[in-house]
Amino acid sequence: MTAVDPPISREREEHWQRVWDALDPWTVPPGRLEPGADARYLLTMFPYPSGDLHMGHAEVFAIEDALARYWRLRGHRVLNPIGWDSFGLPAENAAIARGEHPATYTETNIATQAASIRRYAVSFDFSRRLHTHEAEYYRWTQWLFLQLYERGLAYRGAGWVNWCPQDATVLANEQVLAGRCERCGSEVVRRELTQWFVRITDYADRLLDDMAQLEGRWPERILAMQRNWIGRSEGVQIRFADDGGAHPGRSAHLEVFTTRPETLAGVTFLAVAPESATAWDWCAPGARAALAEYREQVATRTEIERSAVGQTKTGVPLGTSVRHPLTGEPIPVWAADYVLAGYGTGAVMGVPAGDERDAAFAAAMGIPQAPAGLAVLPGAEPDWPEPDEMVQQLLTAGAGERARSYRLRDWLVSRQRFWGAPIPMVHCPRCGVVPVPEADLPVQLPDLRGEQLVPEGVSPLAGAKDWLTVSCPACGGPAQRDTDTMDTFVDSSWYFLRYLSPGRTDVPFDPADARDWMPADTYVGGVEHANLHLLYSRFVTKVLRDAGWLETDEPFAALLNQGQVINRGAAMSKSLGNGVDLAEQLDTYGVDAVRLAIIFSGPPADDLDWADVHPEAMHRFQARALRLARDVGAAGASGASGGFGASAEAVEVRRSTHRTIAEITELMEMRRLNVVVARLMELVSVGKKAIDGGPGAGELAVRELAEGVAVMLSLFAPYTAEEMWAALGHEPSVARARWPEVDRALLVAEEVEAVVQVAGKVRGHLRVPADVDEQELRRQALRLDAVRRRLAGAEPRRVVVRAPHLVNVVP
RNA sequence: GCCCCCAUAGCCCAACCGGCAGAGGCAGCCGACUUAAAAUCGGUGCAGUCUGGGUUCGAGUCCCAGUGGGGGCACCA
Repeated sequence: MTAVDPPISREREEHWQRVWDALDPWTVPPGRLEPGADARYLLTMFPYPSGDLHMGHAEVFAIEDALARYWRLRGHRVLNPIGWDSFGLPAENAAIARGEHPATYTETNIATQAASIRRYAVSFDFSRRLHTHEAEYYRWTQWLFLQLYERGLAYRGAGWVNWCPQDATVLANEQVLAGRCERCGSEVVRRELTQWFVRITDYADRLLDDMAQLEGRWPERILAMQRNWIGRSEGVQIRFADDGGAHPGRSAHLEVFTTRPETLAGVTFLAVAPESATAWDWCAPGARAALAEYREQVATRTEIERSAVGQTKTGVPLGTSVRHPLTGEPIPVWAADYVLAGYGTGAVMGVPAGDERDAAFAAAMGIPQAPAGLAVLPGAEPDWPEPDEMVQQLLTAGAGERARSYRLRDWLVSRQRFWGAPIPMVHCPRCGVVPVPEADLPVQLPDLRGEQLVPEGVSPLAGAKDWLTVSCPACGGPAQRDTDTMDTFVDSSWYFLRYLSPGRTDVPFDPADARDWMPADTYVGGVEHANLHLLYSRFVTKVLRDAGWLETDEPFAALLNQGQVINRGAAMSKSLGNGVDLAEQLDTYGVDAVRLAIIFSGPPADDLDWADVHPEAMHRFQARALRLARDVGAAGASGASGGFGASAEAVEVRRSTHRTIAEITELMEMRRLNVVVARLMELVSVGKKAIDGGPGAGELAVRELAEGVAVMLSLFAPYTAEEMWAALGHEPSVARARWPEVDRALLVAEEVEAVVQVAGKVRGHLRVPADVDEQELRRQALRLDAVRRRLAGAEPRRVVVRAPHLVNVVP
């Protein structure tokens, strides 16, 4: 164990934390923005309070803090708030295991994380912090639910839902990954339940089309993921008329959705989802027993089994038929479990000649592969008509119209667990479902703990008898509260708005505050929420806009996804034993070394393998930077009297400084943080050489360099930067300094090196004035021996001149 | 099956609008300091850019095809 002391000791870190606490440079007081303020809203995905901060947090916070500090130094008014996404299952499960209230676990962890964030020196505005588990917050989450309800966007629906047996609750589609619960990995089963849904599908087109605004400002892959998730397809809805006699209760038509209307001539059967009401309606009395049995058989299969591609197709005939809309031919109707109840109309036209799945089903059921008269060659598609022609025919025949279908489903928001915001609804035997009046919010959670929280298929809230019983807001009679709580993704779908108006008890947020700050300029966070939090937040923003609360369509103008932190090629996990503990790293190397190493290891969006992160290497850099500042500080500001030295060396130092400032500014705008650190390393080396063998530490140009380093380094290594700033004789804090100005005159070199190529290959170099004209450069290039030798007296066919950098002679 | 992203030195990564392939770091090697080692300091090499075509005076960069890797969606009609 050769623990090396970090350049910044624990004691010095604590010293600076006290200084920052006292100076409070990061708080933006609530209320109107001062006129003329150039506002920037930097948002970071708020943490879930599980234990202490981990490596993932270390990365996001290092990235987001660099941006926050950069913007502040550039003179922006920066809102950079922090809070906790503090409802959720881990706290509830811990509470059951320990016989406690979930708030105990939650609040302990929040305190731990807040202390770690302070040590990690993230420049958050803590004055606006929020916690989604507190009644003063979830009151407004409930308000949001009522807004959705009033606008007809929240509804109670019966249907087959995803149920996680491990977590004992239903899940939204977005929370099911390959048939498993995204949280615990259990295999999800289907249950038929009545639940609260939110009509996100009403916004499918806007969610899709508004992505045009995000193009180029959000990572392309997130946009692609959302596009896939929404899954819009353009097609036609076709009506097939009933072919039988009178069927009581059955509609006269069976509708299907297809993206390939041109294949209509190849239809040999229609198939409907077995569990749908349509299947029952279209089932002949004699086939009902078979359908009922088939339905039971289907219900026993898990999601994973059912959704597997390429399995043997099953189904039962329903004993009824429809007529082909153009030919009038009879077509039998089947129930088949490869047809999904929730997509399109829950019914498809079976075209074995045009669709592999239909072909497999037809083969399994002994249905003809093609109608009589349709020529089908093996291995080739029939000669279908033009899709548009077919659509015209259908429109003319009144048998169909253009339609869109979506993969996106409504958002299931009920959860049968305790640690969430209660759904603010009352069930009255006389009035039915009645919303809790806004004035009665919040509907507070009852005080349950320990075993009272053990899930038994219904929410633990159902066991809180006193809490449960309430008088109906409409008729005053005895009624019961809704016992479910909301999906925690509802909590996080609007928290970025609450930050804007902290402490307000009359509104969730002030629309005037939202005008000041929304949309967030940059949102920093992980990719894992692409189809969850990010989609829900976009949706809620649009709803609140429609309701008059917001003026923006989109909540996050730009999105910066940091990569995952992995170790030796694999995700850090207990079972692999490759976890790296953040607190240990901080103790061993110091905060700045860890932050620098993380930033330096690669582009923010790339996955970060801890095997490639070298905090110890940053010590050398930090030590050099500190020495630079101390040498300059000790030498005093001799230049204060005489200005910058006129020596060529001093001018070169200034050129380096200003070139670097210009370059780093540009790199910061492009979020190329890793390259910024590399440039700072170079500049420190220039400074060191200037002190050791150049104009010396007393030269004002060297001081200028050292001060520039201190300010720019503060984005990544705030402690080291403060030490430098102090050594240079400044009052704290460097956080209050200004971003260094670039002297453009110093960017223009007097002389540059021009490359001379012959046939595209470098054959010589020339030192020329930076403003050399093309003719002169061409003349000099052609005089070079290396060029004349290769031309061998012949006239060049062509000479390309790009003054002052390049000449290419083509023989 | 459909869609998106990526590929530069042993490793992590640079290379502005197409213009000398190399800034920074890790590891390696050599040297200084040391009784010795660690730490520290100084120095140093290494690839022609995944493959094959194309455009161009000139391609890591643009275009086409492919390979490899990562990711999303998927019995979605």
